[in-house]
Amino acid sequence: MAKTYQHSEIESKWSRRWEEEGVYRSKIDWSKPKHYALTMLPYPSGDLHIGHWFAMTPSDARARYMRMKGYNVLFPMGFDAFGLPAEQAAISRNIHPWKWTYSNIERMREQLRSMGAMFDWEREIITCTPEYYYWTMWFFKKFYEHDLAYRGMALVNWSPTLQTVLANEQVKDGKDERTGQPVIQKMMEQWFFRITKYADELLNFDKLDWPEPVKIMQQNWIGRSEGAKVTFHTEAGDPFEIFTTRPDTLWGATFMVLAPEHPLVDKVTTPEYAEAVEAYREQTARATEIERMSEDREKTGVFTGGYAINPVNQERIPIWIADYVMISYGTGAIMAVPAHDQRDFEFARKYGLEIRVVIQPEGEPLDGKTMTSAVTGAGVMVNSGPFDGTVSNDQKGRQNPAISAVIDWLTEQGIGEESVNYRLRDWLISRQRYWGAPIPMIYRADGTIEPASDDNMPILPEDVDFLPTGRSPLTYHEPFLNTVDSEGKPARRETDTMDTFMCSSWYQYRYLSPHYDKFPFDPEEAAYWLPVDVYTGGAEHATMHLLYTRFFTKAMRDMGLFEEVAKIQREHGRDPEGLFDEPMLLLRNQGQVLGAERKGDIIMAKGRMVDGKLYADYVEVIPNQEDAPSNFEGVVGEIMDRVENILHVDIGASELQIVEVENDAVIVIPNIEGEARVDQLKHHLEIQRMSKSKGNVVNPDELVQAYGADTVRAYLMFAFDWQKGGPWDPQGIQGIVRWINDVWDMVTNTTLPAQGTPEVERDVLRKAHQAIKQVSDSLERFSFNTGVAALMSLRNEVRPALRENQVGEKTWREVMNIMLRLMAPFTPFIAEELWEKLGEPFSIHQQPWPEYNAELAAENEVTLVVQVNGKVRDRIQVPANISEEEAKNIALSSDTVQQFMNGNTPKKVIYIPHRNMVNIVV
RNA sequence: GGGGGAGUGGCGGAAUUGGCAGACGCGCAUGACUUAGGAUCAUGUGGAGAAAUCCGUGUGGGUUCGAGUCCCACCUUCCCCA
Repeated sequence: MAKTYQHSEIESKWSRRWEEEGVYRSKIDWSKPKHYALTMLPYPSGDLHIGHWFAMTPSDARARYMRMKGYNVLFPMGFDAFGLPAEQAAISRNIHPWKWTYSNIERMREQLRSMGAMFDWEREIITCTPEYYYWTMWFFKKFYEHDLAYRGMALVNWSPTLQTVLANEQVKDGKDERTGQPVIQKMMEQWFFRITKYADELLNFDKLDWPEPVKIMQQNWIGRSEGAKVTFHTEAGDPFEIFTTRPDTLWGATFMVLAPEHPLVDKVTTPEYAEAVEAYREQTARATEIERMSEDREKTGVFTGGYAINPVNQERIPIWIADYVMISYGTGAIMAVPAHDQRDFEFARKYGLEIRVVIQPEGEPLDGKTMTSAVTGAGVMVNSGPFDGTVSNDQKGRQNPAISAVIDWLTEQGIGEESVNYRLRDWLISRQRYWGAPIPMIYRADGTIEPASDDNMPILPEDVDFLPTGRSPLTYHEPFLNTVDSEGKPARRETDTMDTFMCSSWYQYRYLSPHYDKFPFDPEEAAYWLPVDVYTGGAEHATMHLLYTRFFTKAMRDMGLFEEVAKIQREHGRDPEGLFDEPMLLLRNQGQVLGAERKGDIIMAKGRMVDGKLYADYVEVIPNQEDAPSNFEGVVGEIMDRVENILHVDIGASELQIVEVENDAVIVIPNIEGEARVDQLKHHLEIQRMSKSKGNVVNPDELVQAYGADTVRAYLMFAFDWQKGGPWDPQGIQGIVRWINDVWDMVTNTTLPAQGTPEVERDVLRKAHQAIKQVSDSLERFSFNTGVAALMSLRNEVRPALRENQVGEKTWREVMNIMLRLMAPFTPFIAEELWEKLGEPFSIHQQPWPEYNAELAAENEVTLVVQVNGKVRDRIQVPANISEEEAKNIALSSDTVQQFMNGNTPKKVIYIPHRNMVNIVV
């Protein structure tokens, strides 16, 4: 009897062999087509999560498939290693970020290796190494040289007590999450990247095979709107610009609103209103931008005492300030047309400002005094001087004749012009942190700024003190702070570091040559591998990361960084035209694995009832609600929640029964040895994200130990729609265990007859070829679950045939050979082991993908489905090559069909050949 | 509030362009083997019905010879943005 399947033995054996023989090294080979498969790199948080397995192993399976299909595949892995958690560990646990990060990486690298993925570890990158972040800084300087990086003002979360800037995720309800100290919004000088310069190009997705929702999200994020810029003047004559998408409503502007931070506020505010304005500005500083933009928040504002002149009709209208106008959006000033804008309408109603109708819809005439909400639809312009009677449809921009006409007129009059505005703002990259790539800029004594020279690029100092002040240690590290400028004069370094999205914006290029020291990437490697063919990762990166990396690539292209690459490509006869417009051609998002649902314990509890609350002195866990004695006096039901010794029990009423378990109560839990405690009572767990606090985390290491990596991989690919994810079901893995054992059995434990049964052998071979097609299709389409299903189906056909001794050695060998190669992408270890047992040469992962033979896969008999009026009435076995005429005749002559036709003559007979179906219409 | 998904057996999920709904698996049921079964094997498994048959893809309408799939309205739910 052959040895049974021993996963741990096999997995360590082949991991070693693959490593030794360099099976997964990817080297340039211009004679082969290339395939660059990339999956998002993890943050080294310390432990590999089941979610990482879910994201990476299917991507690996597809990369392996492409390799067997004859592509030269690059599938690298690395770590996105800068970021806040490392710094927080440093402060709270006194571990240096380097140390914390590196020990996490070492641990995770081992866990990643256990996956059996075809990562080329010689190409590993770690973004927090100087070898990597030198180039991140280098990119910053390039951007600066090309005027894509600049210094500007931005609102930041400022903690007055700590004298430091906080990240958005550190602020909760306007307070510092950790200290509870108030946080205010403050304008500060920060570094920006000019991503808005590329706004229009980023809206073009022509070259991209990306999920539609991602493209839509990016579109909304960029938020292009067409309209006009119009110059207003204050009464005193100071000009200020506003942007509007509705210039056709200019005559309906009854007041102006400035952002509280607008520079003109001080000038227009009259002494009488100065105090109120100042108070309001202080109040605004306490609200975050997200709160301010919330639409269901009540609009507030104050009058400045100042007036503006409407350039279209010379009307004098009041200037207000309100926090719903953002200084960073548009020009920080708006004209308010309450009749035709909902936010302005609410504001006007609240403060008793005039509402004037200038677009009159058909039907009911509007009256500003009685309207209950703004009217934004189509209508005819009224009260609009020369434009009265012009039709405004509900189109945007130039599509709308009224808007178009007004824009032309504004241009003529010299008071405005056509303009496009974006919701997208420039990318703020400054972070007041230690654990990031330093911004390589130097502040000179004369007040000017210059980039650090290549040999003076800052390296993060290690000998820093992490004080719980919240300030970056760089700000008080003298040796880092003090440097010299290009003329050798004393100067000061920038102490801010870069947003970690910087690191991940170009990592796909560093994988090409992680140790190359003349350029961010080796042009020879880039010429062959670029661009990324397939990118997989979480949908949560739809906007930020994916927009930034697209911007980066376009900027790199325009800065000429791919010129050398293009030259090499031409030498190899590859046309570089358009190859560097986008970083990743095809994108697919995986879903999320959620925690399993768990039923709470059913309990019966008794004690004394006080004010509807039960103080229990006895609690017993019972298998079912019905198992409680019918005369039981107390509470019976499922525990839905438990906080300390308070239970929330579902007793079938509309509200949950509160049960407080007394300290000395008797607790009976069957299955638990010794004395039971209240915290051993299990409460109901809903399907939700895994988290340590909920106790529903699935640990991949334990699963691998119990079942083997192959089984875990296959189960993750089988049990979910990969692009959707879903709740983890601990029971379902049995199906994979059985399948793998059966496969093992089919290869190793078979005594074969001298002669097989020809028909059965034909069937088995047919099934194998059908599987080739199904598995190939499923991998092409990222539909991994159907691929595994096809392999199981093959097992279902082959295994009984083998057990009944109906398959001879030749066919057995042929079918096993196909089956193992089809399994190789999904379960690389066992496929390799059994491949060896079949006596085939190392390695299965370097074998060609099995070739599909349509003739062998074809059935000779098929089921003809006969419908009458669209309902299935009969199924008839017919030869597969039946003609349309024959099929129709057979269908019409069926007794059952005749019965349902009720003696009527058919009106129409429809034949669908590829579905083997006839529909008779009577 | 805006945008985007998703609703299919007890459960996870299948179903090219509209063409046999429920592949594959879990679970469950019955039986076999067995000292035992959380192993294995066999059979069954959407609902109702003895059966013929009827009903079934969130709800209501529509288009079509034919709708899980397309169109309209609605409900529920998840995600993103605000």
